[in-house]
Amino acid sequence: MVSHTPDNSAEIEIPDEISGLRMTRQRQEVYRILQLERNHPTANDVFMRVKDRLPHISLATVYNCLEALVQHGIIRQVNFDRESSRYCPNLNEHGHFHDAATGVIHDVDFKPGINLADVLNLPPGAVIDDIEITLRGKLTTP
Amino acid sequence: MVSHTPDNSAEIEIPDEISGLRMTRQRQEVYRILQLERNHPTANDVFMRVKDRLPHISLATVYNCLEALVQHGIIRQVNFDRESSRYCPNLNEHGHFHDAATGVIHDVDFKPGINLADVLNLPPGAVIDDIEITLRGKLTTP
DNA sequence: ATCAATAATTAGAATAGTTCTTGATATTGG
DNA sequence: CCAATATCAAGAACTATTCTAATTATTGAT
Repeated sequence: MVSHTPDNSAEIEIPDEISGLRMTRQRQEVYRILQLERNHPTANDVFMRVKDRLPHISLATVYNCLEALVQHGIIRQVNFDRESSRYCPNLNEHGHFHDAATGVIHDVDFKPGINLADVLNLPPGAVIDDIEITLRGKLTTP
Repeated sequence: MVSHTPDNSAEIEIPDEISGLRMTRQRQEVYRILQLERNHPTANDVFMRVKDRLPHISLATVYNCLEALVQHGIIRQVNFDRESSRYCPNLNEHGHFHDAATGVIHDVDFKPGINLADVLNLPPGAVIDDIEITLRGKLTTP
């Protein structure tokens, strides 16, 4: 059924402004790709995908848009080692599991009621602004 | 007192081989810097420091040595965002706290008896090979 | 609506960290 | 001692990203 419905996913509505950021056409399209493409694309992935709708967009603009979106807390930038940055519209605090076999990156949520200070020996007086958890491993499907 | 004692810290003994890796002169010196310089230096930091004892060493060799040491599990490579890689001789499983004010990176140990699966909703069948935890924040000294 | 001021976009050049290439040098095992 | 192998050095090459400068779009005031 689902596979027979025409792809109107492109018709996601994006407002003219999100948390103080003017959503220009380019920013809208970049953001929309991220909403559709949930597999943590790189700037270049987004670039190639967004060209379908904005053939004249430049890679620099994609970088600019992504940075603006990150800056305004609309998306998150995710780094694995020194690979290309990836981008993610999931704003819930979460980590990432990197499946070595497939390269697929899965979001990993925290269990409710977990406090980092319960788990880690933080330096005294440390105030945490940002947490980044990356797991690497294999997904054994038993 | 300490400041008056001559710096014989350079006399750390490093064996000819560590976990199957032949410890050449260059690798020894690179490794020794990491043991002394516990502040997570970059390849370039190591390069500048190691030149005191090996004036002819090249940056490429420092990279080669660091890679060999990482590959053999003798040191760890640590990445923050897309900054230069940093290197760390602490092999205990640990995370890093990045003090935004000073730029200093502190090792953060896990509290004993903590199981990641208790804290995170891992994808079913996930087998973890490697964990990376990076915290960013400020160190308020009360 | 018009126009100036500001912001965004584009294309390509520049940058920085790292890796690669090639030839020289050192080390090991036979 | 010699051949095979590993390591090192110097600089070129590579890649992701940022910067620059010129163009285009948008906004707000008149």
